[in-house]
Amino acid sequence: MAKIKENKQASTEEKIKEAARKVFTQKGYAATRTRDIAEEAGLNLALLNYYFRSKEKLFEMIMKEKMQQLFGVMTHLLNDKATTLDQKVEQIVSNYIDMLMQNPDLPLFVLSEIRNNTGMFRQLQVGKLIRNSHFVKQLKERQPGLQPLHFIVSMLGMVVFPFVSKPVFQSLEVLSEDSFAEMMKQRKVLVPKWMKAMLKVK
Amino acid sequence: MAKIKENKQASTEEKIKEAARKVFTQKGYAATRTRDIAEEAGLNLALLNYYFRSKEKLFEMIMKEKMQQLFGVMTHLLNDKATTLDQKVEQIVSNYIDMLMQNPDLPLFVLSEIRNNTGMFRQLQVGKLIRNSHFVKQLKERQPGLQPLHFIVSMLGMVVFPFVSKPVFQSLEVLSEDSFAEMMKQRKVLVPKWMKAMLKVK
DNA sequence: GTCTATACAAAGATAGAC
DNA sequence: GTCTATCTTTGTATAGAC
Repeated sequence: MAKIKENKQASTEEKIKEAARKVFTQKGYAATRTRDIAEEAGLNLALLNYYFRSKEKLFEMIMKEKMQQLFGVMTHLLNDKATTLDQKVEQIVSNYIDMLMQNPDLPLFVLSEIRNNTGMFRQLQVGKLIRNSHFVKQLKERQPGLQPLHFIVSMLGMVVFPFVSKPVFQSLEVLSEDSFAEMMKQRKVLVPKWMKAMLKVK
Repeated sequence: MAKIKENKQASTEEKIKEAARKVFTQKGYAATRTRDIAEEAGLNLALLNYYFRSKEKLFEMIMKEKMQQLFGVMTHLLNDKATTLDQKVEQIVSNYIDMLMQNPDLPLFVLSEIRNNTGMFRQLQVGKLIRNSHFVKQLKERQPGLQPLHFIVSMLGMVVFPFVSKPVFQSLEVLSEDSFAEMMKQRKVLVPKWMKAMLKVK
């Protein structure tokens, strides 16, 4: 599915979007100035309002993209009838870590922005999708005593929390950039093993 | 250590600080307007600058308080020579959950603000404190093959991530306020068990 | 110490030339 | 489509009366 027009240099519109992605995810909506975005794009401030009506409209567009990115990783895996529970966990963990290594600011960005604007998620039907998923069904079979949400939150926490807390551990000087990458690589193997062990508890 | 003056109504200075705590932790520095704080305190805007020199100074004061609160929970427990590793985990998990139930916005607040201002943590000597702790020593003895940081990040993730991701799960309509409280109560018991099981893996 | 009114600065949006 | 210059709004800080 290649683009029809594939210019060497991105279009102005795309330059703005790319700059907006970077600045918004790094600093958050409120701390971002439209001037930052224009500068990052190497363009004039007026062009932002020419292509997108306002800061808010531009933000909403980026936000939708980012939420899609964050949930898209797992939604189709959840309903794969062909895989076992353990295989699903392996795939979700591995895919998430790969994606987040490419987008380390993504989780904190989405989590912070949702705080002030809870309505933003309503449109996505992810909630129903999770509740009715094959994954949740398999979970209930394996461990009837455990609330599926406990397991899901734990699994995602194992994967996402390192990215969210990275700045803290780095400034505490207990973690370098390299050792973080190494750690996340190890987690691809460790987390699924841990989750298996957890399901046997009690 | 009771205060000498304990007036029925808080002093103006304390009213401002209390309002600032609330608004800053809910919305973050950039999204907070000094007018919000004044209004929340039921006071005039000019008083903020009378008692604290600027928005930034007021923020720094609150931020120091909040970081103290976040780390204070565990620092003394880490070096308790009288407790076993398992007991330390139980205590840290339990204390953290209790404290965070009272301050649910705290983690996301600190994590977001640190992102833009990494230097803020340098002053705290928490890094060294962790590395040299009795807790880490016990961890290394129990499971020489496992990086202590893996364990610490996992443990904190199990406890903190639910608070950070709560707004998401709530807007996905898979979690109510009541069931969240119930879930965290269960986690006081579950997380230590899980951590024990994880230490046996591999 | 507390308030009202206002100055000043920063940031978003737009007009109009090219 | 892109730019410079400018208007407008919003938010922080201060002056000065009480």
